[in-house]
Amino acid sequence: MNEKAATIYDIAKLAGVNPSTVSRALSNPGRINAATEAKVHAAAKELNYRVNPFARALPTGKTKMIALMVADITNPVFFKVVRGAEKVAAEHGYTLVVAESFESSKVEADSLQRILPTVDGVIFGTTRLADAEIYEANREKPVVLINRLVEGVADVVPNNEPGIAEAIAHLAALGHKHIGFLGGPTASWINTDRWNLLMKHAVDAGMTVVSIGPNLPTVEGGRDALDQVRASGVSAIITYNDLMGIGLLRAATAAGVLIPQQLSIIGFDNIFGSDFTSPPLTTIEMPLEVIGGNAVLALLKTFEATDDAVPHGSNESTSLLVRGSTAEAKA
Amino acid sequence: MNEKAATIYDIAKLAGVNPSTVSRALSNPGRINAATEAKVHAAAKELNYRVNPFARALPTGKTKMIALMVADITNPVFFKVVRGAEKVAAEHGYTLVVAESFESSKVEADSLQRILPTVDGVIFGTTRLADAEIYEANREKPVVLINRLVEGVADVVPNNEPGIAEAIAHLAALGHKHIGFLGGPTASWINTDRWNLLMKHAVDAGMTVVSIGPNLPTVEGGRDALDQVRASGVSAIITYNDLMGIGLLRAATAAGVLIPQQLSIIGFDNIFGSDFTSPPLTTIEMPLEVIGGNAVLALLKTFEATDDAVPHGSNESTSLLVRGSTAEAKA
DNA sequence: ATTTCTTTGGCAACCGCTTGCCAAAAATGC
DNA sequence: GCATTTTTGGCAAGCGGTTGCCAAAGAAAT
Repeated sequence: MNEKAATIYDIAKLAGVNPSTVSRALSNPGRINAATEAKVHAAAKELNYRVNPFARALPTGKTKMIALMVADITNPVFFKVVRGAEKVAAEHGYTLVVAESFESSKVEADSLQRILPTVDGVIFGTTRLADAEIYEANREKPVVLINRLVEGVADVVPNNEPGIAEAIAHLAALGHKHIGFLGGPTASWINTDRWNLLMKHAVDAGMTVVSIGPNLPTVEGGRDALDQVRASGVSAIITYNDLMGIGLLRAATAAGVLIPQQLSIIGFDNIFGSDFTSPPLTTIEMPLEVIGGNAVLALLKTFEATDDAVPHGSNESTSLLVRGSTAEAKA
Repeated sequence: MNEKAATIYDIAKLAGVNPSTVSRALSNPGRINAATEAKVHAAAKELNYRVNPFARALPTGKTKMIALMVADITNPVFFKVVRGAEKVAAEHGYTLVVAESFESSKVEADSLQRILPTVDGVIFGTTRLADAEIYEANREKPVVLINRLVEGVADVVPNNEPGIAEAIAHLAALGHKHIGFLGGPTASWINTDRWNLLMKHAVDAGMTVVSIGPNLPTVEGGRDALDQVRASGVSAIITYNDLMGIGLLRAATAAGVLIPQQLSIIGFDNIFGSDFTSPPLTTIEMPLEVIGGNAVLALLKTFEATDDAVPHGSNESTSLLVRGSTAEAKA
């Protein structure tokens, strides 16, 4: 291994021009004579030349890399985001670096410090960082937040409303009158958003709605909520996310509660595996991949922005995906 | 944003020493006087200094970055690998860059070209590349292969045997006499390994065993195999991976075949969601996270290796995870 | 044909850090 | 107390690009 790579000096020699000409031919098309440019390109091809990104990054300060921080890469909610981001980044010639914070703000802060100097900007998929820390990072390199709002920092947040409206309409059509929301992390902006929207639409539809929890946004959190859900007397429940929905569904089935005959369940996100359950989970689908891609797009936009305007809320729409965990309310 | 970062020159000025002294104090502890070193560190801290990895990478050629290529990042098999790799990489001060090939060798080759110059080495999680291409890449930068063998290239491959032995013993204990293996990609080394091992142990246990497929290593691939599986007359089947196992299980249930009463199913990998099914899938667990971590370790080892010896087969062990999809063979 | 404007490509400085080489200073030996 | 060895830190040359500046050459204008 380790064949030393060709440099622009090698090309220059081969093509019989100055290294600066090579540089321009390669990274500034049109700046020099077309014939010379072609000659340089030919030499570059012959030498199998590839720019050294670091050498380029030094004077320009641009690394063509973007960081994406997530709390837990094994959380199925994130990997679609990662994929969307990776795809768009690659399309634009950027390399995506994903860092995992393992749900720890300490680890996250450390990773951030390590990675920040190497990238042109960072996307926080889910962050445990305080507003101040995010704000601080944003002073150094452009930042885009997913599902979170911090003053003066760009963000992309999906529009939960269409999906929730559909879900309520679906439930109303099935005759449900009293429903519940199984909440996730109270500090989460999106949890609050979902709950507020749910309340509004449920009330508009003439239903009563109660908030249950909050519980951990995991399968366990959903499982542990079963007793509360049963106690509440609701005939249908919308969970903060699919993980909780799945946990609740499985716990209910194990306890002999028939799903969906005795209890309708709607999750959120349409994660991988949410259709593996029996019955498959009805869920409000989030365009996770699009969100990831749009976060990259938002970041790219800030790169070329001359002013300090930050892009906000790309409003990706959500929609209801009806599967098997919802049915008519029992009389 | 964009506060210009402090450089070693700033530190040098503040500490009243030469930049080279700063450099040594920071990256070559012990090389200079302890008192001076402390002074430099203090100045660095005061200026909130962070090395510019690119500037460092230029003269040294070391970037402290590792690439991990996977075919499909949303495949649950991979993200545990990614996590394991990320974790170990971070522990050793390395940054992990994950690139997705979207199952295309063209995309993969392009990504590789783009990323290769920026990293110290690359791990191929799953690769569509030909042996020759891998060998070529390995000449340029150290390469570690997961679940694949290429002459002269380092690899980490798990030991499928313990898990398979357990699975066969389990099935034998349940009275199964005639079992099947639902195969995945025939070109895959691990598919062949699993099948060979399965054959050996089944025969040793006095069973007959047939290979069914090969099918796509997906939920759909498993689903589509139902007819073949039923036609084969086996009472138990081991699938190439969990995805296929899940697809088969769901298709069977939908077709009125009782699982596990009429057909026992064992998957491979223990992916996220493999316990969401009814019944939850019995599976042969792969230490995916460990494998990812070991791949990084293997790579780090080649970094410091003076000779050209390449580490091989770390032999992470597998084991059977009995859940609900296996039962006594029907009489 | 002369002047002016473009185009083209070379020169050299610089990006921030590392490191071989060397000399001054300090430590050690006799 | 002097010679020798070891420590310590400065100098300067890169690493591989980019880019402002400038001069030569060609094109356009008068």
